[in-house]
Amino acid sequence: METLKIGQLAQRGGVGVETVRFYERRGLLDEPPRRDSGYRQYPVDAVPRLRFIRRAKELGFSLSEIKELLDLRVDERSSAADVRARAAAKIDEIAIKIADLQRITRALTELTDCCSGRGPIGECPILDAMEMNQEASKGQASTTGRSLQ
Amino acid sequence: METLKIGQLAQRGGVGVETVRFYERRGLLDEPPRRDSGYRQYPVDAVPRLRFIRRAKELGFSLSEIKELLDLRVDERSSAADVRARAAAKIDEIAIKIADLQRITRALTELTDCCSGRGPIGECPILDAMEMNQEASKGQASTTGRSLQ
DNA sequence: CTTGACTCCGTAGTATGGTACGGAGTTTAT
DNA sequence: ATAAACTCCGTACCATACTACGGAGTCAAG
Repeated sequence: METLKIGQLAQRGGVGVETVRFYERRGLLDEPPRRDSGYRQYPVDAVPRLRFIRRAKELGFSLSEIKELLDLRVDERSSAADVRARAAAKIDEIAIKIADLQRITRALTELTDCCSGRGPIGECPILDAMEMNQEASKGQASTTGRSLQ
Repeated sequence: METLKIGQLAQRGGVGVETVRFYERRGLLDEPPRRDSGYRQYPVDAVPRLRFIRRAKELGFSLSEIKELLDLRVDERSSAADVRARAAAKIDEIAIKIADLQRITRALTELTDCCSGRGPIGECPILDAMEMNQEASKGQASTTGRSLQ
């Protein structure tokens, strides 16, 4: 079997048929060739693309961010230098995500240690184990931007 | 200054005032004491809690997952063993997130290398650098669960 | 050659996570 | 003591990302 019908693609990608059509409308999946009947005929490498979309979503990327990731390629509209720069920016962003996830893991580990009898008894909340006290507030927080009393 | 008004909390937490009230309704922030006027009076440690919520969201956790993380504590409803088990489950889940983010980073790195002149010219898409070809489809993919032709 | 499962398309509805509005009352700087 | 800026609350609206529906056509197994 060389091509897939939409239901087969959806199943292999772990999403619903409607979701595949939705991703196509949003430009995340290319419009595939059609049979005479109008049925979509997907190449098998649509499967890893679909899986990538699903997983990236679970990792906190929006569909438009995922589209940016998938569109990272050299073509008439983007030079190699441009692609390198955009990829480097994504790499930095992901490094920060990983660091924060590791901080949460550390906090959870401290939490389990403290709840194992070692350490102080009582609340043991995850926030005590994390240091969320740095980071100046970025951007204007209030919706209107007025000053604060 | 010992307590914060809602606008001050919102600004330090990097969110809007309406968002703070929204998180309160959803149980992510405790209802604070009020002045006689009805104004909310937040303790300063509401700030790290709010920042944690914001960042966890950016890391792909839903508000209900974040609530679960924040609720990890020993009290009358959950034993230490229960908390340990739930924390361990979260740690595992996060480890997988980190691994997948690292795979994306590797793919992006390969992409930049390939676009730097070394490596083949042409498409260089991120998917070529990732191996999204494992992972059996989990759960029923089609919305109705019918079989596939 | 029927029949059940699949696909087509457009449109409408849902869940999540906010964001805005409006009219009233409060606070605080001047 | 006035006025700007804040806060109150309920309700309504918004964007994102699906998810469902319905009626018609297609496919493939028996």
